[in-house]
Amino acid sequence: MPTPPPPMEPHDALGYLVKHAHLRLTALTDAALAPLGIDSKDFGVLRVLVGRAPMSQQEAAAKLGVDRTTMVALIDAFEARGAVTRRPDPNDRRRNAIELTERGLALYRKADAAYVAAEGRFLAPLDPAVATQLRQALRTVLAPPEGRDRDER
Amino acid sequence: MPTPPPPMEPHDALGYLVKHAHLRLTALTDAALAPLGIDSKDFGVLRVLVGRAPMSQQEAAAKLGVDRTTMVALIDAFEARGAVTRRPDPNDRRRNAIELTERGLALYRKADAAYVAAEGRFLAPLDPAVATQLRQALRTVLAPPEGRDRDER
DNA sequence: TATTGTTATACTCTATAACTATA
DNA sequence: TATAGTTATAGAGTATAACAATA
Repeated sequence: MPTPPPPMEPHDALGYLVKHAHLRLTALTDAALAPLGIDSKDFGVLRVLVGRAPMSQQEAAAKLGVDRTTMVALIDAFEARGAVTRRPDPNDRRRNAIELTERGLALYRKADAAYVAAEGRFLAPLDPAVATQLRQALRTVLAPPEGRDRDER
Repeated sequence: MPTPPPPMEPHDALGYLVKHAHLRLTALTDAALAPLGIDSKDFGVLRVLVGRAPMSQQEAAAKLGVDRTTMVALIDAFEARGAVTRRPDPNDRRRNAIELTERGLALYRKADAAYVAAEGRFLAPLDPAVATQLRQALRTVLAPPEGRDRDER
């Protein structure tokens, strides 16, 4: 007669831990960014654009891992508030060259401060060294397998 | 004149790391469980029920962090394949007492093996000690704040 | 009056398909 | 013929609202 398995706490599953870490962190950063009129997804867009030469919407979408059709509305919102400019790329007029404005850069700076503070609250229960290890472990797990091409998906 | 910020890799953001860790892990575990006819969300249900006394759908839903209306379809599927029984709780006939069958337990055992193997592939790039630290760090971050009630949300 | 399970509905998010303009 | 951006549509997933049975 096989021994019945002991009760498994759902919280033991790595999937549960990672999922709820994501939910918690998103809730924290969304709340921190809300006063600026953006959420954590929008912040990702700013992050991709800041300090870089103008790029096409599709390039930005690839860096974010979203579809190009999803990118349209994201840029729409930033363009409407004067944080991003869209203009046809002179070298290939099918493309939009999107670029952060001064206003967009100022928004990024405020957003970054709010985002970093929210990250800090999320990581507060951990020793700083452990927090660093956590970040590094996630980077390692997500890094492209060694010995193969580094192509983006 | 303020120094322009350097380009930020989106991959530096903790939110990016956690989100994509979740996506990667879910893809791995879903693929590993697919031959059994379940996905990682279904596996969570099995995990909650295994080795425990019969509980109401609402209790199970609370443990999983999903709505009670979402629970209905999850249990429907398991009941249809004879993995879970639903019967009115004699003490409170508003409730369904849901319980794993022998068949459900056998399914859980196979699913657990597949799930653990998928977790292992996810964590493969890490030293075993680092993998343990990662799990522990996530537990710590998600643990209820000390000195307060441990109520579920 | 409140609670459990259920159903129907709505909402969010994102991708797919189709169109346009360029190449 | 292929590609970038756009729009409309559809799908997955999950929550909210309303209802029946029970407490």
